[in-house]
Formats: sequence, structure tokens, C-alpha cells
Amino acid sequence: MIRNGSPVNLPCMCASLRRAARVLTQLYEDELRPLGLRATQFTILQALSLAGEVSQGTLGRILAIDSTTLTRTLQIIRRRGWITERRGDDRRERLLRLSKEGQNQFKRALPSWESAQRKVADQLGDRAWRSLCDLTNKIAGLETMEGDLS
Amino acid sequence: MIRNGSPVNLPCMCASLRRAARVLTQLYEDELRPLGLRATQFTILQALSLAGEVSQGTLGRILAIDSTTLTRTLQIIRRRGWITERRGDDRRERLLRLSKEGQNQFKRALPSWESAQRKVADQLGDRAWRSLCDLTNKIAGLETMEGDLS
DNA sequence: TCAGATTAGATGTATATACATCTAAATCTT
DNA sequence: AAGATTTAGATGTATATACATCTAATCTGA
Repeated sequence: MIRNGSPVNLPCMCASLRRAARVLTQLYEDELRPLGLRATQFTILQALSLAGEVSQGTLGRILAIDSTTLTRTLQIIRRRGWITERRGDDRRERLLRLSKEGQNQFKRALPSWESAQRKVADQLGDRAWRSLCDLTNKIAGLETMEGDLS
Repeated sequence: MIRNGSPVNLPCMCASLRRAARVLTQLYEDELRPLGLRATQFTILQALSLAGEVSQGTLGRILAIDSTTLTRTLQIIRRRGWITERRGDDRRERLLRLSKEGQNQFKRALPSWESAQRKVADQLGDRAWRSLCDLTNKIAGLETMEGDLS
């Protein structure tokens, strides 16, 4: 019997980060599952809750998700009635906003999300938690070094 | 114009880690693309190169990838001739191993991977790099707190 | 102002990912 | 050793993800 606790150390940072993301995603989705929410879906509700009205492209830049990927994910969320859309002055843009039901669904999900956050924070400890925040944001800031961003 | 460099701080650790994983994945895949390799595929080649012969389930535990997910990903890799399989004493198991072509493909990919590693290491700095290694491994060690592991 | 370039999303396609469920093989129980 | 339980993967299904390419709308230069 091999006790868990010493995961194999992967030499590739990408592999290591992706593995961590898979593990953490499962932990959060275990909490969110009773609500029928996937991690990405909760993230989008939360981002919209914080950002108010934003275009699909802007949302994509905030989350580092390709805008064309969002087309599909937003379809699911729209189908469930959690967002409303309108065209902006630039009529190519889709301006997104949480609907009333979207706000309610987000509020319903908050306790589950907080529970997941707490579990992870408890197991990592404050110092590691803050460190991880810094590092993940730093990596998000790398982008592909293309420069400007709308 | 908003210069990139101050990404929005996401309150959700899962969202933050997943965003970082997306960004890093693109950085690595930009390097690997000329070889026709996705990040996950390179990771599997590297894991097999390090582990020698392992069962599908063990590989899944090493990478924290569901074994049934590996069924599909390994199909692609097998189709390309990069792995060989045999049944173990336990005839339910599939024992995986890099084929000769798999080893060659992995070697061909090494310079691109090293280039990606170097770019990230340079931008993060040694301290942050090591810190990130520790933290991602720590998170991989959380698993879902189910205890034993084969 | 108008032709060419750029941008915002949509669509086609391929891969990554996990869960529920199923089958076959191994293990455990009595 | 027969029946019950568990385990290793396979398959069906849904979502997540990005890239190439396409269309429509906007912007830019001359």
C-alpha cells in the first residue's frame, strides 16, 4: 500500500500545473456537483458578478479563455437562463450580464464554493495560499508576450 | 490601451489555477506545435520515458488523470505508434511502454520543451519557479483525501 | 469616401477531461 | 469452490478547450 502524500515530482512545469489544476478542479466540482455547476461555469458566473456588463472578448481576456471557446460555454449558460445579452454600439460585440436567475444561482453556489476554498486554504496554510495566488497571477500575466490587450 | 501585466485577480483559487494552466499550456504548445504534439501528449511521453512500463491506471495516478480519460488519449498516441502495450499477469491491466518511435519522438521534442521551460523559468525567476514546483506538488498531494492509492 | 486591413464572434474539427455505467477479471467470504 | 464484491478499462455522454477559417462590422489610409 502506497499512502498518498508524496506525489511523483514531474519535471515539466506545465504538466505539474495542469495536474494541480485537475486535482483542484475535482475538489471544487465535488462541492458544486449538487448544484449542477461545473468549475468553469461557476467561474463565469463569479466573473460576471464582479465585472457587471462585459463583452465576450473582454471576459475571455479576464479569464484567459479563447473567445471562440466562450461561444460554446456561454451557450450552455444562456440555455439555463443565467445570462442576458445585448449588442453594443459596436454591433459585432455581445455584451453579457448576469440575469436575475444567474445572480440567484451564483448566490446559491457561494456556500459550496466557500467550503472548497476553506478546505484548500486549511490544507495549504496561509503562507502557501498567498504564495499560490501571487504565482498564478504572475503566470496569467505572462500571456504569450504579445503585448497589448484591447 | 491596457498593457498586459496586471491580470485581474480572481478570488477563486480554482479559477486562478486553471487560468494559469491555460496560459502556460499555450506557451508550451506554441513550442510543441511544429512537432504536432499537444501538451498532454508530451507529458505522457515524458512520464513513460521516466516510468518505464506502467499500467494505464498507474499512469493515471501519477498524472492525476482519470483512467477512462487515458483510454481516449492513449488511443491517439497508440495510433501514432508511440507506445506498445501488453497484458499483465492481471489480464485486466494494460501495461504501457514507449515504443522506439515514441522514444524518438520524445527526444525530438525535448529541445522545444526545454525552450518553453527556460522561457518560463527566466520570467519567473528561480525562487518563484521552485516555489511553484512545491505548491503544485502539494496540491497534487491533496487528491480528494480518499487515502490509499493502489 | 472607399478599398484594404483589422476585429468580434460563429462554426468546423480535434483533443482533453470526467462521470455513469458496463464487462471481464480478480479477490474475498463463507 | 460458488457467489458476492471489488477492480481495470471500455463506452456513452457532456463539457472544456483551442485553432483555422469564415462572416459581418469596424477602422484606416490615401
